This record gives sequence, structure tokens and C-alpha cells, in this order.
Amino acid sequence: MSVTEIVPNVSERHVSRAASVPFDAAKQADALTEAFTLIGAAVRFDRNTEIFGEAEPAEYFYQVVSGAVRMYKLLSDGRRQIGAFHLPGDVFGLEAGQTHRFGAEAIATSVIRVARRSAIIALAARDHDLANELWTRTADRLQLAQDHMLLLGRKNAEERVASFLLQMADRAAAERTLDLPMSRQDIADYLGLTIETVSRTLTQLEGKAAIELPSSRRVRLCNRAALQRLNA
Amino acid sequence: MSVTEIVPNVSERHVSRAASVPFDAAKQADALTEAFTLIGAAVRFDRNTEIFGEAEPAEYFYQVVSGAVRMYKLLSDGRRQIGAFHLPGDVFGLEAGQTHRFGAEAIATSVIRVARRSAIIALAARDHDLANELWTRTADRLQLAQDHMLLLGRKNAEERVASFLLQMADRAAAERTLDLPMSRQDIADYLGLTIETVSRTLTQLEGKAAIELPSSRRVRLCNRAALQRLNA
DNA sequence: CGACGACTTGACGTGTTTCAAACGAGGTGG
DNA sequence: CCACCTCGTTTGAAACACGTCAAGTCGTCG
Repeated sequence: MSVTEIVPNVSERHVSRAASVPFDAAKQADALTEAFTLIGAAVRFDRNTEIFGEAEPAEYFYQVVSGAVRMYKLLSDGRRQIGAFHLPGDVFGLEAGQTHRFGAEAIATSVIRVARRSAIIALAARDHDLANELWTRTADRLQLAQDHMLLLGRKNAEERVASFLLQMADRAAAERTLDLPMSRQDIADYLGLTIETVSRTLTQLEGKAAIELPSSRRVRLCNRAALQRLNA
Repeated sequence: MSVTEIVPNVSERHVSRAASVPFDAAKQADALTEAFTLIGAAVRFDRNTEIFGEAEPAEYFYQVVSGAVRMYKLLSDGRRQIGAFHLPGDVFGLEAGQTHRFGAEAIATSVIRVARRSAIIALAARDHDLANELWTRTADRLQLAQDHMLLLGRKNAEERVASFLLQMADRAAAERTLDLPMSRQDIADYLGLTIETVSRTLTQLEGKAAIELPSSRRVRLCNRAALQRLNA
């Protein structure tokens, strides 16, 4: 199940086999992606396998090549909060401390590029662009986390689901139809709701003709303006 | 009301007049605090005055010398989420982008050291320790934001209030008695609750003998273990 | 003393959760 | 090819935690 095979660099086999929209590193010539291409190894993770655990020592940085990843935190009694979903191109595991404070799991079969922290940090000591980008990417994550706090603290179920759909549509660069890689439970734990409430809210949005649900994982955004109105 | 007077460096007058536990920069010889002492100016902000607004251009970095600061985000209809409270020693306004994504206001009369972003960033280009600390401090804020997301998404009112009290006690280095600088409304907007629920939950914790409330802004933590049990 | 703002308390309403059951798509085996 | 199982999802009914609305109290300041 947890087949995690390491290859020295992205092999054709993995990339071609990987699901939907593989991330093309060459197109986005930022310093960090360059560093990943240079010293990173591609690793394949099957659906629902752990990439790293909460409180595990943080030895690597990660970049999604294809697939999708969820970052989560657990309470002692099993309640789970998903802090972020990572899609192709995203870098994660960027904590500055010695241990991960979130766990990471593959939502779908994913190819992840992995690079030793120490190697990246050593590079950054000589390359200001890279150092700057480590900071920038961390600050970007912080902004997303802050937007997420507003959603969790102050929005109702309908607003949360609408925000989520718009956010996913933006990131997937999907004009109208959206294929969600994650389950209702994942969405619920991201939005701080139960799966029942997420499901009900989606059918409710369908009732308002804001969306259509051709299948449970597929969403058509029919009325973006209506969703936008709920966004804030 | 919004008396914001700039002085070339921390004047005796301001520091001595400032409320409780002024932050002594000399004791914590980190690169960023050093930079602030070197090129920062101390500014005084009265209670409830704006330090910067949401979406304002981010021209400065800030460090609390004395007092307390709230960071907030507003929804169009006025709902407010407080993302963080800053106490003496804390650095804020560390976004990497060109604009602030949170507003900042003084909760109590505060002295804030202010330094131009461009100056700090120029220093960081030559000083790896400083560059590293910019990243580290941003990553620390990210961790706090992530813990906050867990609280907002998955904890009930009692757990939220308990977490808040423990967190404040840790930061104020207060053994037992805690003087809160913020109002119930601030606490409510930090915890994603209403002031009524915060108030009720505090009296409920008092009923359980976990805390005492000698006055509304003063809390004695009588049974830390009981609070800790609610913390996760 | 009177007025104001911050906080507390009470009664009631409601959005979300909880518990439970039914549904539907995908896969396996007969 | 269809019966059957499984797992994710949807739907329903009831319970409950928190929000809302409305008084009432407390402390502070003029």
C-alpha cells in the first residue's frame, strides 16, 4: 500500500503515469523550483499514504509534481483539521523549526519531489534569490492560513463551501468544471464542518443554481457571481 | 486621540510611561531586534488607534516595545476575526508582499519600534543571520496561525477559552495571575465566538474552580491541569 | 450623583451536529 | 450478466451548542 519508491530524478515512467495536470518545472523558473530540479528526487506516494507525520523531524522540503496532498493536525480524540491542500507546483514542509507541526498525506497517487533541507539551506546561504524565495513562500502560506482563519472563525457553512469552491477553481485554473481530488470528509475537515453539512450545503447551492453536481467529485460553477457574493 | 509621535529612538519618557513589562531589547540579542534598535524609531500609539490598515501598502516592519496590538481582518458586513495578539518583543507586519493583509491596532497605549522594510531587507541581503531570522519569524507566525486554525475549526467554546488563557499565561510568563490587556470583544473575535459566549464560558470555568476572576480583566489560573485537559 | 461603557446573565431561536437510514457507483464472484 | 458487497455520499429527524435579543450589574469618570 505505502509504495514509496525513490528515483534519482523524475523518470518518464512516473510522470506519465501520474494523474492529471503534472507540474512542469521548466515553465516556472523560480529559484526554489530550480533548486528542486537540481537536487531533488522524485518519489511516488499512493493514495492515503503518509508523506510525513505530525511532530516528525523535518528533514526534507517537498514539491508536488502531480497529484494532491493534505496537511492535517489531529486533536487527541481524533478530531482533524486540514490546514491546506497542496496541488502541483506547491512547495510544502517549509517549517523553519526542527520538526513538522502538521502531518502530510497523499490524497491521490502523487509524485513529490523531495530535497534535503540542509542542502537547500546551504544553497540559500550563497543565493539571495533562493533565500528570499524561502521567505516569500513561507509568507504566502501565512497569508493563506490567515484567510483560512477568517473562514473558520467567522463564516457560515454556505460561505465556507462557496469560498472553498472558488479557491479550488482559481488554483486549478478551471473555467467552469472542477474535478475535486479530495473526499467530502477532507473538505469537511478543511472547512471545520461535518461531511453531512458539506453535502447538504452543496445540494443547497445546486438548488440555487449556483453549481451543478454531475458526479460527487465533479462540480460545475454555473453562477460564479452568486458564489462570489458569499465569499465575503 | 490618535496621537502618534515619532521619536528618533526610545525616549525615557515613553518607555517609563508605557504599561507593564516593557520589552528589553538588549537581553535578547537576536539579529532582527538588533536591526530594530539600530535603525528603528519608537512611536507611541494610544489605545484603539490604527497602526496600519488592511490592504495598506506595507512600508515598515514593527516590533512591540510595550503595550499590546491586535491584528484583524474584516468581512464586508463587519464581522471581525482577530488573527493574533502581539505582546512586547513580538515582530509584526512581516508580510513578504507589497501590502498588509491584516489591519493592526493598539489595544492599550503602546510603544512600537518601526523600521523601513527596505532598510531591513537591504541589511538582510548582506547578513545571513538576519535573512534567516526574517524567515524563521515568519515561519513561527505560520505555526501559530496553524494552531489557531485547529482551535477555530475543531474546538468548542470551553476548549477555545482554555487554550486562550494558557497561551496568554505562557506568553506573559505569568505563573498564576494574568492581566489581560484586551476586551471581551477582542477575545471573542480572536476565538470566533460572541462576547456573551466568552463571558459565560469564563464564569463556567470559574464554577469548575479552574480559574478565578478577581476583576473582569484579571484571571487567576487555579487549576492549570484542568485547563490543560481542555487544551487538546 | 448620574451617565457611560464594559461585562454578565437570562430566555429564546437557530444553524450545525449527531444519529440513523437509504442511496449509488464500482468491484468481485458466481 | 446479474446478484452482492463495500465505501463514499446523500437525506431525514432530533438534539444541542452557540448566537441573538434584551435586561441588568458593575466599575469608572466627570
